[in-house]
Amino acid sequence: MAIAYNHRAIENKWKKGWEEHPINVDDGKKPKYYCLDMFPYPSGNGLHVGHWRGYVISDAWSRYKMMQGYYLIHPMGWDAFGLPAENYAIKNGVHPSISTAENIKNIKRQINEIAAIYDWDREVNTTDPNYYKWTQWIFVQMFKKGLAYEKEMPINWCPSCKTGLANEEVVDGKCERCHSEVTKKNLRQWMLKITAYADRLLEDLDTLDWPEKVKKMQSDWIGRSYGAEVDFKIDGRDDAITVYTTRPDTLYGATFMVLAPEHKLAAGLATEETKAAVEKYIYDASMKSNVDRMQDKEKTGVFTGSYAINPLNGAKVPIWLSDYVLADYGTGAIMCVPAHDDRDFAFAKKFDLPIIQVIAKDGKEIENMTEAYTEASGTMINSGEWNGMESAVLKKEAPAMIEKMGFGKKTTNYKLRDWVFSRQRYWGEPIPIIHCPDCGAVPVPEDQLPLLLPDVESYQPTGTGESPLADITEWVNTTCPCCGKPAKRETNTMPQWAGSSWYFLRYVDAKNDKELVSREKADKYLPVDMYIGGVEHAVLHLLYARFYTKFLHDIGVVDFDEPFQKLFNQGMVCGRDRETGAATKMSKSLGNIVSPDDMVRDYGCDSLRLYELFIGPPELDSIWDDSGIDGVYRFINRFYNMVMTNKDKDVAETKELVKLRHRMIKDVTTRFEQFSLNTVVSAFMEYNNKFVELTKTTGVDKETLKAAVLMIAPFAPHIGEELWEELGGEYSVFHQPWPTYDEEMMKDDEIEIPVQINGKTRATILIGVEEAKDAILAKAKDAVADKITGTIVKEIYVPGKIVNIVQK
RNA sequence: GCCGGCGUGGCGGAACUGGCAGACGCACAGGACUUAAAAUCCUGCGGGACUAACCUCCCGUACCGGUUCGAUUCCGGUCGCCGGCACCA
Repeated sequence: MAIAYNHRAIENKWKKGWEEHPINVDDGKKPKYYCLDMFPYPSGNGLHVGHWRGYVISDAWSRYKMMQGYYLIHPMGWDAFGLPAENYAIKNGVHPSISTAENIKNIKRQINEIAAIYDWDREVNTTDPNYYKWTQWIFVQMFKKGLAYEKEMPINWCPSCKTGLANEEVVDGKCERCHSEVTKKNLRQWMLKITAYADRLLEDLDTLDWPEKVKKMQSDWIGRSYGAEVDFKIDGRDDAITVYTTRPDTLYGATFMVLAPEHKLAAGLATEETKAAVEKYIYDASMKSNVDRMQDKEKTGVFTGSYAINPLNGAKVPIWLSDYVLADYGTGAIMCVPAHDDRDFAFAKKFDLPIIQVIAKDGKEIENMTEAYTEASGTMINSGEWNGMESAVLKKEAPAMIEKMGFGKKTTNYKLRDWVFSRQRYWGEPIPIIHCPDCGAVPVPEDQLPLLLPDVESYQPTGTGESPLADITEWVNTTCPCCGKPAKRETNTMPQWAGSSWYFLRYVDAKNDKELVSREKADKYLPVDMYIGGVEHAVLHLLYARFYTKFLHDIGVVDFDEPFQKLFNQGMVCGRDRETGAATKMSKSLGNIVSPDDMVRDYGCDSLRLYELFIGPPELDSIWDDSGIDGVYRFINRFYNMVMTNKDKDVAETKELVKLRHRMIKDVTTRFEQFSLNTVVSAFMEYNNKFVELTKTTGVDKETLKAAVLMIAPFAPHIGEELWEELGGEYSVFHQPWPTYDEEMMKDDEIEIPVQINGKTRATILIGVEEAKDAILAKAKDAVADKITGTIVKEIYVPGKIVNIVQK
């Protein structure tokens, strides 16, 4: 007889119950556990089932931690500055703060449907002046420490968004947001000296419990390499060109040199005869877009007409210009060893330059070289006094030797560049700087923060390199805080990353109007223990947040310098392309967005939560399929009925039931700890099937029912709380300790093991756990007697696992 | 091009440390209940051979090969897909 499960009634009951009697309370005694979700951008589209997934994972984990006795920091907030709100304003003339507030309201309603235990007292919003006051404050501190500086330079420019971009925001030469091709534009920019933290950002990765993939992406992005700078004198002149190389061991093999077209000496190296060609090459390179420059693998170049002297052997080498050399990496100039570098080889082949081998592969020179030999392994040849040395050894020692010889030095280089921090858009934090003709750039005094973002008539980006703020003369014109003379405000704004680089700190002291965060609360509640979000932020947000945290540590705001101890990247939930059926990102334009709202109405929050987890391994992408939710809905019904049918039966505990209970606890707990949440749900279903079978005969005892209810509670909180009450448990189920298991209690007296012949299972036998090997083998042979046709060569018994008889 | 990850039924996916491949679920098919439908419950469900049926046997974890008593799992090679980086000297 089925007892009706009414998800709506149960869920409403407990939503109200938890509101009236909050379950996550700081009693000052419990240790803290900080579980953080990457905060959402309050988009007008609301949440789809993909957003839910991450929030369900973090909530289940949080509730589990609560049952282990922790006080939870589990906050939520809004990353609300940014382009969509601004674009919406341009289109509809609605102030971004109004549309943002509306979106937040809607998404907050949707998030509440998840029944996650967010602490809304901690809510933050990056566009709230009380919040961005501190975003600006951090900038001022960086300015004071020389980490925020102005520079005019060619930067990545998105012609569609009409703003400058950070390197991290350029993907395949395109704008990360709108996918327009990025061009170069010479602009005065505010930069953050993230490179000053390159070593720490790289080395501290080792201390983090993060997916290896993300750590690798960050370390590749930072791209540290060791090598040497070597000075090559220009033939017939007094000055020299400094090159950077990671392979100083191959210095004798340098047969030419290449400078980036933007190198400051480039034009001056041209002779009478080459002048026209050199100038044309430099001009053409400046007109090439990043994309062209990256995609044209075919080498181009021009000979300057000048020569440099190899400091080691005095050889005269021609100096060329080519755009495969990057102006802003190393020194913008390289020595070329075509025998041992792929690019140099291609260049030498194309322009018919000499190739000299200096490393003997397998003891001899390579005949008719068709590609460069790039490994640093082999013996040095054609290398004067270095002949006979091992390349690998020399590679390490050469920088110091060169330094001693006085024509270069040991250096380290990074791919990481400083962070282009200013944006020429409206909807962001104004950069709190005043430009004074006498005093230069002066920060807005801290007691005048926040520097409010003024209202504008037109949000339209100007495209001139100035933000729309530049048109508000009464705002721009001010006085210098230093000397009191007329001065102008900085009109650029900060990138969206500014507010998200430190929000996790603010949550623990969200209403503090004196400090960014009180040191007392920071020490008590920080850092973040578990951070859950998508992998798309691997080198953007996560790198910036680490940089900010290290800086705030250095100025004494917090006492730790890594913000996120453990990181979990949940996979994306994809929709299907309506035509091809292929998995694609859910997007409005494709019309394949699945909204959680209808699902919650029809199946209930608990069912959707379980289904979000059951759909696949949490770290992998999955494809949403509506019909699958029926399975978990049926399971919840059966589980509910099973518990309700057994609860008053007073079924006596048997050895078998105890065994089953302990096994269930072990299965669920170990899978949960491994974050294998899809198989946790499978385990619930599997054990429930067993319980349903037992219900038809002997029934299930109360302890076992309790254990099952306790464990399901973090995943399906409403039904967990409801059934806990039905079982006579004290409020709340989340204040109960997580059930424990004992290996001793789950041991069998007899077990079934397979008997194989030549590795193929032919029978199974029942053996006693204490039974002797000989007896087992005899039993096994007996069981497969009719299949033993040859001579037995070997008998293998793996205790408690398997018997394998090898014949013939 | 370089660096990662992956490849298992019609589908999503399981398989702990090398030990009965396909748990759990979806879809599908058959049956029970019902005037009927829905819901629910029961049964079957990788491919093939043999069979009236059971039994039994063979093949099967992208492909080829190796190690092993035994390989989805380890090793070498090939193909395919996904992700990251992409002239960083």
